[in-house]
Amino acid sequence: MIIVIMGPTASGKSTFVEQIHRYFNNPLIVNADAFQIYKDMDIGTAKIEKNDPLRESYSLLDVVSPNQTYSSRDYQKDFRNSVDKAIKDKRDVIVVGGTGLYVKAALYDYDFVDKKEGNGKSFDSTNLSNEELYYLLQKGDPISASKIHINNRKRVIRALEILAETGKTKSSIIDSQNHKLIYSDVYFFFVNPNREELYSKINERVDKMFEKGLVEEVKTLLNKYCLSITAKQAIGYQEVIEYLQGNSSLEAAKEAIKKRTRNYAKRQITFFKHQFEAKEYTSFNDLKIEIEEWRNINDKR
RNA sequence: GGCCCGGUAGCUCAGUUGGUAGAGCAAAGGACUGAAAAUCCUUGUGUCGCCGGUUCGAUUCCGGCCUGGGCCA
Repeated sequence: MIIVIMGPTASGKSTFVEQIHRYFNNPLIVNADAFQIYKDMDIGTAKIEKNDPLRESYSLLDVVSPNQTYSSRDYQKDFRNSVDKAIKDKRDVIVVGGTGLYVKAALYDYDFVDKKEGNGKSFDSTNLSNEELYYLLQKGDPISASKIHINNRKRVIRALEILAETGKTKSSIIDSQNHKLIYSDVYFFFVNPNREELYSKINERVDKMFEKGLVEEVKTLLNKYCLSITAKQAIGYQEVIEYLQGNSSLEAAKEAIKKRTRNYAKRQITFFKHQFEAKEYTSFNDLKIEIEEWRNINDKR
């Protein structure tokens, strides 16, 4: 059985998992957070403490070094390796994390076609304007073009890359999928808390991160690594780097982190709400009660 | 007490040579298949500080008042 716990940052997912993991059979807890993947990024990603006994049950924490890039494709592979083994061992799986795309790519039949399968050509987008890129996409993959906004440069480029690397259109690759779960016995739960409460929790949590030594963590991180393009996007790290470089005050950095985290939480909520058929709860307490009832019923059988 | 500059959307500010206003940020909603803590889209009526005057019509001009800041006494 795979249960997936979804909710925006700072909604209390980790605490919740701590409370319910014992209702399951020696569960493997699988991290689904794109930034807890990185080593040495602990405070800013709100990773479970190193000395927490539950940490042993976790997988997909600290799998890459911050100077490496990581993507949904990598996550899909790592997730499936880890989960397939747990299933073989007859363990339950609890997936927790805020990165909706990672969860989707891992659980559904998303197909990331490898470069090698095509002609392996790469696509060079430098010096091309959004309009020029979009024009190319309209020629090469009109269906994808109709779904991607001209200003969404990243997406337009990716669709063009797929075309160049694989010789297939992004739309045809998506069409060839069933859009079904590749695992059975999967249960999705989504907690969508009161917005104001969530936002004040976020603000509190950011202050706590600084108390715990976020600035120190970033300093050692910078000494140790040259952050990869993916790792350096992390909320909290970017802003502290700005502060350390003297481009902003500590207070401004804090406020920027709070703001960006709130913006992020909102995007997470729309993703979870629309991309999964998950049962929605307003609090983890409600969900906990439901899971307790559900587990009792199963145990009696 | 005198002089000067402000008071416009939750915040920072544009603007209207008099015909009741608009950006950025915030906020809300949405998209999402190899950067996803990323990227992108949509949504702006607010006694234009208050009270009078001039005017067909004032947020815009005039007078007074309140209020923030600065300078001079």
